[in-house]
Amino acid sequence: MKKYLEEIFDKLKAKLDYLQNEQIDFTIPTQKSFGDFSTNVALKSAKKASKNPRAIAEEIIGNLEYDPNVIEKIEIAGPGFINFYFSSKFVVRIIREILEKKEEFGKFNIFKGKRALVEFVSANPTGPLTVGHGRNAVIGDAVAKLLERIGYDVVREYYFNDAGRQMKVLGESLKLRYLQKLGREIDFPGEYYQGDYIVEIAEELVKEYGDKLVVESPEGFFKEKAKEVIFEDIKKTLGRIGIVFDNFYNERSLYDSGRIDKVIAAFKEKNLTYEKDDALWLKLTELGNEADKVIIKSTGEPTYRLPDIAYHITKFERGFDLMVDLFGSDHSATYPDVLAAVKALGYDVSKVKVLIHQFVTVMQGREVVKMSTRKANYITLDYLIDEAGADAVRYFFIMRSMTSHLNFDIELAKKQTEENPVFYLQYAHARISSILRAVKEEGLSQSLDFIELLTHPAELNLIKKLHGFKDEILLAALNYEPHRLANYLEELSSYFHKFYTECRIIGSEEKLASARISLIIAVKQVLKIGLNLLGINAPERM
RNA sequence: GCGCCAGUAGCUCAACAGGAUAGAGCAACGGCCUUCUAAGCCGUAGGUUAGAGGUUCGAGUCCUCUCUGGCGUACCA
Repeated sequence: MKKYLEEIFDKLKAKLDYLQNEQIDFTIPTQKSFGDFSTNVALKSAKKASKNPRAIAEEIIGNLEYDPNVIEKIEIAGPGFINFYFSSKFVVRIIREILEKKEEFGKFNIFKGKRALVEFVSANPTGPLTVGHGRNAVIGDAVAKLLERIGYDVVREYYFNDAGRQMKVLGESLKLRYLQKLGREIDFPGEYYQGDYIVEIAEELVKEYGDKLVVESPEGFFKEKAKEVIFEDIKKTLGRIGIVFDNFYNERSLYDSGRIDKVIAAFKEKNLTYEKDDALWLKLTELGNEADKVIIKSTGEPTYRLPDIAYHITKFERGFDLMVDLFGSDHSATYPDVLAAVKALGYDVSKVKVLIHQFVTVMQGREVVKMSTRKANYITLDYLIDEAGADAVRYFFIMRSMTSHLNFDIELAKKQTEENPVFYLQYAHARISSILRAVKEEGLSQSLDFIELLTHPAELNLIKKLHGFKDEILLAALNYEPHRLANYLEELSSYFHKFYTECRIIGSEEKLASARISLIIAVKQVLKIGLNLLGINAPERM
């Protein structure tokens, strides 16, 4: 529908010069009495044409060439909106398109041949993934899927650091727990990792090796062992919600390959560094940022900024056309430094898109649960999946815009297995499947020959909603807003459920029934594509 | 102090590059199952979009200020 309007307005632009450079938007009005589509172009160009908006609207309509079989009625309303009413005969054609394209419906080639890297989760392997990581993981994966849908070849990457101080403490924590399990008296410092998972790893070690490991160093064997076990655990958790990474990028490889040194050399060559207090500083103020920052400490160790910069450069070197970083809001202050530095080294940072999602506040009833991996005070993603199920967890994190804070009530999560809106969507899909089974038993079949018989308001509303799918995919993908798709699917389901209560298939006249079967197959197809893009199952039965 | 994100119904959140009477779900109340799945549908109630100014034909959306919350502001990652 929208495409048709764009076409006829393109032709119109040649006739009316004040429309020449005007961006013409078509929106779906909030009220049905304002038509199927509406444009405010007459209001917008009123000044330029120095006429009143309603007069412009009339002139536009007078000059507009359109097929009356497609557009039934055009009205001027309010201060100068132009409202378009489409004929049901035209609207209904979308069903044919969906049935022909099947899974390909709502797929775009816009970025065909382009490569995108989506970096997300990137939690260091110091403990199990928490609810906060869950939001990151689910949004990141959905963004990746949407980018694939508009043509990108996407690589999902997980960046981690197993060389920092956190990891050192982890190794020491594990060794102490190990000694403790052997019956030694130990003092377990409060700043060490308190989590039970470390005790469990220690138990395994005692079982497997007895006391042979007492000679091993915390930074060697114990750290490696902890990392290995925890990473397996993280991958397993991600797998439960359908997330598989193409690549795990180890920060340490940046040192081994000499990239860190190369970056330092490059900065020095451009005279972007200076030494102060035995540390090496990067002149970020010269690059337009707030303050200079240390990149190599007086101890000789780099700060996290340096490897981050080197890492981003590898993304460029690997030839990606789009690089998406997804961080929690705690990283909001660090990326401007990294981007400024990367830019200074000559890279086009407009290819980097940094997405910041707000935190998940976990509530235990009315109490806020403060989360800390080290203090072992956290709700794990696994626990959430156990309680609510993978589909509900994914949907819960996707359905809200990432710029909003998210309150997650653990007590509610259990109830939500019954009340979660994800079931509303899945139910629509399962219901259609069920109808199709019943239809088969009745010997009824699908046909596109009579779709013009679909004129019931419930049918037309549903069909018009199908028209919006492609736009929704584009909008969700280009703006990195998977929650839009979730909202769309809820609306589509709602229209389907209404159709279900008002229009029957079995028992209807045969031609009408065949048209309605085509309609629900189309709806099922769109639901399935949409749910899959969100990483949610589309069940045949519930 | 400064920077980023937010504040919308009792609760959790939507609202497409500013559009017409701000929408869902949950919770509350009242209806609808001899007929394709009641995890559904229909109805009632619920709002000065934190507050105050401003920009314009038109503001939840843009600008300024104030208030409240989250996250930062390290030679921690």
